[in-house]
Amino acid sequence: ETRDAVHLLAKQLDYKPNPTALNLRNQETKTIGVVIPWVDHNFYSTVLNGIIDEAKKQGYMVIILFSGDSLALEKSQVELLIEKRVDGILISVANENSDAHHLQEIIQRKIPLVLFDKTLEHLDCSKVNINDFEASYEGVIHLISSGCEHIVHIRGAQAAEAYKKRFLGYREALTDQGLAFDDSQVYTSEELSFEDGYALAEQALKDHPNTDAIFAMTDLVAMGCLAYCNDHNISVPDQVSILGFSNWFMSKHTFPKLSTVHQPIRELGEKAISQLVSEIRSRKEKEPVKHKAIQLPTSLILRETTR
Amino acid sequence: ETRDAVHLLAKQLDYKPNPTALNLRNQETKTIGVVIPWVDHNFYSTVLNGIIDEAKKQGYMVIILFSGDSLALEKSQVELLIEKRVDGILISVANENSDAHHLQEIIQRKIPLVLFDKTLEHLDCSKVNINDFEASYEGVIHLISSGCEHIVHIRGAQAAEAYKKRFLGYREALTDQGLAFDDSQVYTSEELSFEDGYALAEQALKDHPNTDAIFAMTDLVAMGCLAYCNDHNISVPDQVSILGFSNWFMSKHTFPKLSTVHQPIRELGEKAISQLVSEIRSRKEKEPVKHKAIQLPTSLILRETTR
DNA sequence: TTGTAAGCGTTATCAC
DNA sequence: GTGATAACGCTTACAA
Repeated sequence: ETRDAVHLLAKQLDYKPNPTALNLRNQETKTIGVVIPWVDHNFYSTVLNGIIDEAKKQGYMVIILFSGDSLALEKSQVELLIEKRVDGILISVANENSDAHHLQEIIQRKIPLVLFDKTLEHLDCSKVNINDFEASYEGVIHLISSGCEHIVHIRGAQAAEAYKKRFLGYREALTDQGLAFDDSQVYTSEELSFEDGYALAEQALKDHPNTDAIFAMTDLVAMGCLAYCNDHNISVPDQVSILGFSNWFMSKHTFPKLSTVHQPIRELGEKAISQLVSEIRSRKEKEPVKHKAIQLPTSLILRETTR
Repeated sequence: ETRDAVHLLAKQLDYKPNPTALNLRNQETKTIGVVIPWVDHNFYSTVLNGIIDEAKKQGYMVIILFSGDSLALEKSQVELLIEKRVDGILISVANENSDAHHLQEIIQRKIPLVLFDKTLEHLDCSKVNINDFEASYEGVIHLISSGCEHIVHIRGAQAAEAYKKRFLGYREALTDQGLAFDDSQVYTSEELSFEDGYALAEQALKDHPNTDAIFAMTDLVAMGCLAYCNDHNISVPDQVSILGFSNWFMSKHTFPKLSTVHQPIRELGEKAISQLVSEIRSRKEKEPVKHKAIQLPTSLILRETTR
């Protein structure tokens, strides 16, 4: 009875509880820590969109930190997040990532952890990504079925599992279709930049003049390849097909328009957050947390750089 | 003496103070709220880079929220930030912004507020941006001095002050150089997209066949214009010069390479944060806070789309 | 120099 | 159904 009176007055005074006090009381921060390699990179800023919106919807705010694809920085960022007592952590691991001590520590401290995009297979936590192997496999199968026989692959950093799986998909597609796999047809771009694509296309076409397709690990790299071909009167896709990866919004504006493997980027971020939040809730309720490995579907987008 | 013993033990046990308790005690959150229109937009993700890094350096974390360039959403995001008791707020105002009640409320509550990039002139708070008028003026002066006489301007949303000033710079450059200003040579792109650039270039070139230059309010729009010219065998820059704005990293990879007005984007974010943090500190020390209007220098980058 | 207690804003708990 | 109290983890002011 007095309660109602109080509630009424609270509303009249536009009372808003102090979240800091609440957090202290509830032993939580309502905060999720996110570590990504970069943000000024269309893939990650799109993912961020999904992350922030979904987190807001679930009542969490997000601290974003960058690893710059460096293991050392990733570690120190994780330290910081632990110190900040975030309720959960979301990471797209740095390319350099090899030892996972800092991630093991998160798990040991029972802080919910979800890996997304670039994950680590052996780690005991939830993962949200695409089926890198299959996405790559399908792309290469299309290249082969359209008549390409000498397919160069420009892969990303050696240490990253995702790029390795995409490479494996490429290799298996080749051998499955009875084409010889040749190690020298595989090039590595650490930066995944336009410049890398341009330079590597030049290199590849010199090393293997009979190249009739390039499968690049990023649309930006593919655009570099395309620019090289355009600059040197190499007809795309007649002489050389080019297939990108990720479906960046600019790829539909290239000349010719870039074919690519579409990833549901925003959804990747959303799913990662919702899985993480559900684990945070389970942990709070002392229910058992069940880790999931979620793989989102990809699709092949055939535009004008493939036959 | 015992103090030292305690400190030692603290280090041994790797003691980390609980930030939530600290915040409650100190009546602060060590958190800065940031509202930007979008993030999956190279300009803002680059700015974000500066914001996050600088905030981290200053010991603050950042909550990022999006307005989607909508006034209503911006308001609700500001509400949320106030409710969260952030220590300060950083905003690049939505294009739609006209009434500033929600911003006035921030000021009334004595929450430090800094506007950056897209600011509101009459508002009593610090601002960090570029000199939109001059940046634009200089660009157009160059166009004219290189021989252009019929310069089309593709501007951004009407309601945004920054775009208005750039338009004013364009107009003044024209009249200062004795060229007639013609309202019908000014087109508006709400989206500032590639598609808008393409369509508006087509429109402008049909409306004014003697057009010899296009000054577009974004590199992306300029790239749309360029694509239209390339598709229709309009030689750039011989027939039509194209000048962009912001110096997006892709603009050096177009064919021909895009000339543009460079903005120090990352620095914009850094300066905005450091100004905000200094105001937060002043306020905490009960010193008078002095608002600053900081304008970062721009520069003209002449590549291949201008003569 | 050292120790103690109050208070930051909540809520859950336990008497009444 | 109501009201007082303790506790979350920390800092600081004041007393010993």
